Amino acid sequence: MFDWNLIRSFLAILDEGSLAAASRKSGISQPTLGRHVDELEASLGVTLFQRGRSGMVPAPAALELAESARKMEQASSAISLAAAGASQQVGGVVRITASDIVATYLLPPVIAGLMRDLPEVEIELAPSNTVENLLRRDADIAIRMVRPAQNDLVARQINTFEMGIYADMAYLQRNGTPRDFASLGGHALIGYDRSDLILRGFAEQGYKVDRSFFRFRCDNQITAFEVLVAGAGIGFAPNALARRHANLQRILPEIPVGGLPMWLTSHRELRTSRRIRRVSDYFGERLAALDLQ
Amino acid sequence: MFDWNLIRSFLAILDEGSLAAASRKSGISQPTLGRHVDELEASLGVTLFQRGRSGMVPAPAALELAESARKMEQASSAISLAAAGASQQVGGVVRITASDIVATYLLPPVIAGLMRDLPEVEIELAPSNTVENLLRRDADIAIRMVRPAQNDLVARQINTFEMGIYADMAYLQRNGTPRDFASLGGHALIGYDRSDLILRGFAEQGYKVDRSFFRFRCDNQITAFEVLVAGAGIGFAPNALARRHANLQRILPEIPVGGLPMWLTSHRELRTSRRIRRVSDYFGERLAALDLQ
DNA sequence: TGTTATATATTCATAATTGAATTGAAAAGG
DNA sequence: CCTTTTCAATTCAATTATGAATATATAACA
Repeated sequence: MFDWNLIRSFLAILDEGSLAAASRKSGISQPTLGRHVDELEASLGVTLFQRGRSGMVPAPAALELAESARKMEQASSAISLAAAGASQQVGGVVRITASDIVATYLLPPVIAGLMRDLPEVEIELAPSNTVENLLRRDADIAIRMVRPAQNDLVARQINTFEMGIYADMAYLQRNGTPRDFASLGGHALIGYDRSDLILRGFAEQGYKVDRSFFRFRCDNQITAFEVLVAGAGIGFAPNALARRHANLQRILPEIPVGGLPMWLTSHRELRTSRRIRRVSDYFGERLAALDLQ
Repeated sequence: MFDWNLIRSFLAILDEGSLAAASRKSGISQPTLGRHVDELEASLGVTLFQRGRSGMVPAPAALELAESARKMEQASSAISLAAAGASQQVGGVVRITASDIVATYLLPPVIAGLMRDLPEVEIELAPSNTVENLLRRDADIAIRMVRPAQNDLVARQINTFEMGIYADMAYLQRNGTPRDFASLGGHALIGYDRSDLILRGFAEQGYKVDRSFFRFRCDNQITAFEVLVAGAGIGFAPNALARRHANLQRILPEIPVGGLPMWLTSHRELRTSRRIRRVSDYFGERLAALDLQ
């Protein structure tokens, strides 16, 4: 019988393609990962990887084993989830993920209140625009702009971000204020690169535009917002945020940009955990009370 | 994330009901198993067992986790199987299980030949009358008297044990030789205790008898046979075995005791393994050639 | 009410595992 | 063609996990 932990290393290497990359991701050192593969190969009597100049190339046997290995990983996640659900301790860690905009501009006061009101819990906040996998327990609670499609997740919409089109006043004085949608074309438009958050909003309102609509594109939404604040051009921002900056002026308020829903999501199993329930309820309450018009 | 190996200890303790019993079965020491439970409980934030005066009583949470834990174990077995099947090495271990009668009286010369003809392989022989689980890879090859019912197993009947009724000559001189089935009643009959191997044979031939039919019952079939050889009474034995003892005399040859099929079984996945294939073929060939009439 | 057997917990010396630092080797970039 | 980067492999000191032996507690039984 082989050491079950070796399977985790095996999967990390398989997914990342090299010991070095797997090491960075898994937190296990590269020499150890290398030894793990050696040991697993010896235990199973099979060659798993071809050690190449550019990483670890999976051998056929590795691909055959991968399926069962992933089943092991899934079962392990299920254990984690069930255990977390069964735990009635109030003290402990709760891991939250949220888009970086929400995490940076909206959550801090909520977290400050939570640190005061629930002194037993520890909070891990993972600002991230890639949707973390709640099924794999990458996080306990997610605050997202999209309704989660996965099964076994419970989600409720707690608020709606109303968005608007904004620009720095000085920019508008220099370049003029657009009067309609068509006249936006000649302006320095600020948007996201890979995220289709804004594009989707437009599409819902009947305006067909693509990525190249924006002259400045950035995947970090915080940076994009700060670029807008700095007066680089015309951009899209939640009204609640834009309101905080006196130099930002709303333009074309008659063009509906669409609101973004705010979903509070967690795994069904975790609803039985007192700790996670408390934190989840706290966030739900405080975020619902925010004025995001 | 918790240490996956702890799950194996958890399952062993859950199945055995105590650290001591789990230690005996798993080969991990009792202190280590105790520490494993402590560590798993700490990692998961859940109480798994109530440490009692009479063993480890599973807490509710333990039963909730058990299901996923078993899925992990199954996936681990699947990895083992797939790896063994993918291995093309001829050298290595092959684990064989057989009923103790077969293991003791029939296999030794076959194994002697195999040790000579395939010097690269190591053999583990597990004489056992409980059917080992080939799906869990408790053994690679099984030689059994019953056709395996489980799916994913490949089996072929390689021979048939013809059975007869025997007694020591001196016993027959003292007590007389039975002339028909009915007159067996007054004799010291030797049979098995929990195994219904003989009873089933009788039932197939239309004779309805139960356990109490035998005055001496023993679960070790080798011991039972040696008791028969020692002249304790009348018993049932494979002809091929009885023939070796000059003092044993066959009686009532007209009563059909029925033959026992001999099945050579292995997991489907393992048929792609060169090593196991070779050993399996070797056994098949040599055992089929035996005269068991 | 001792005695025995069978549990889990503790102690401590030993064995196994780990990662920081380093080496070596090959590909990518200028 | 040289430099830089990016791999995997190796070395070694420090940590961590392990089991033999032992202690401790409790149920079963005479």
